[in-house]
Amino acid sequence: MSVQLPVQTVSRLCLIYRVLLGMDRETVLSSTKLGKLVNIPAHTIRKDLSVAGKLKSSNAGYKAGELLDFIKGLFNFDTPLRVCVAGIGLLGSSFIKNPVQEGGQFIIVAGFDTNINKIEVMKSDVPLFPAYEMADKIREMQIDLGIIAVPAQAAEITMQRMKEGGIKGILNFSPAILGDKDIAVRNVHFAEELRFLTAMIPDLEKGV
Amino acid sequence: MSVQLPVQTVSRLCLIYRVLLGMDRETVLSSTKLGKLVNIPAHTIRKDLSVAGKLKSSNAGYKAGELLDFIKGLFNFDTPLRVCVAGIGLLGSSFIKNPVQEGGQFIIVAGFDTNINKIEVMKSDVPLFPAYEMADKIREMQIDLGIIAVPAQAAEITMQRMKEGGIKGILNFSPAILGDKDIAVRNVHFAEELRFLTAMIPDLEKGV
DNA sequence: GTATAGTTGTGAAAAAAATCACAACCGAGG
DNA sequence: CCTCGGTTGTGATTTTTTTCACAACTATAC
Repeated sequence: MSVQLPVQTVSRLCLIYRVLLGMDRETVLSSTKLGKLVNIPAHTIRKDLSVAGKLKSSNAGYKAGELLDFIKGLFNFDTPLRVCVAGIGLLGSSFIKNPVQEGGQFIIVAGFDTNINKIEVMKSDVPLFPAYEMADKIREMQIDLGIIAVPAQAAEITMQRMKEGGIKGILNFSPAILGDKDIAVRNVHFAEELRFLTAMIPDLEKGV
Repeated sequence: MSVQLPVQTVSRLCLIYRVLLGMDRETVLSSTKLGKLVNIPAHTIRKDLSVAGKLKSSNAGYKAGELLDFIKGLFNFDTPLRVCVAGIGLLGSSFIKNPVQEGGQFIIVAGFDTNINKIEVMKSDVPLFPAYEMADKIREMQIDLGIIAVPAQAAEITMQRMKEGGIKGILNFSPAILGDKDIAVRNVHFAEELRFLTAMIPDLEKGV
């Protein structure tokens, strides 16, 4: 943690963490085998682990469990985080209905929406609140992360409310592009993923 | 197109494209103003446009419409692409029900699912087919891109079927990690986005 | 015990990307 | 026509990231 890791390295370690989660702890993996699972060259994996300060282990492959624990410790993935969702539309409610498992790392503890009707009608295990209570509830419930799933025009104010409540990070699914110097923000946009994909295809002679 | 642009540049240009889409064509933007909209330093934007081979324009800002057309031409964003969705679950059906607009660049033309019942019951403007017809239909309908929204264990076979049908790119929302040397594949995983976000937050003293 | 096949960890080299710095340009105002 | 504030485009520089190459190590088999 203390040493600031390259962004790409962090991203790759997260990917590795994911495959390790769904794997028997006793499995032994060489950097080559692991590389094939995650589509990363073996030497890149070794380098990443090296700069991340990996413990001096045996020179005969990584045990899945140990590697998992190493990454877990590196990023404090063992302490569960409270997450809230702003915007109870199609996408937002999917997070509430199908909460991410991931070993209990993330716990959805609240939902918000400006539409009071929606809040009252929708049945959910997760408590739902009107949007104007957002900052208070976030502070009160000590929520760490926010998922924004509101329309573009409401994105900015939603972020402000979350910041006001003292949130630490935001995952933004709205079409608006958010950013902030104080907290970590990540924008995800489906159509843009498609577009990026398209742009990366080398010889696409577009039909239709 | 012909010159292979840096990946990051492509990604940034897509982001810029997105904000330009939702903007009056006549608006004039300096690199500084544009930079603020997308959270990218002004000199990076200028450099990106430079390496992308931007036309020699006036030295007094970019006109939104012209810049849009430039990027559009660069990546052939003007020719619409046919897209199919595999897996008609919560996420998959959301793509079918709320098709991405984006200036008609992407047209959802088919959905697939192994569950024949689901196909028959669900009402949709987009034709739905059983999964085993995937390769044939993709070829027949000249589908360019595929969205995978199936469970992890079905992801690999789905990709194979899509490849068999001659698809050019895949956006994978399943928890499996896909990759291929022949076609472009992009993996998107919500929990991992959250995890990455967490890992990037510098001083998160995790509570709970 | 010694060879063997396979593996890691990492300094050094190479490649890629971001940043800087500035000449050249534009348009408006007098 | 000249100046001034603001802007672009890009070569040069710096920083970051990836890739390479190999010494050192492990486990196993004979």
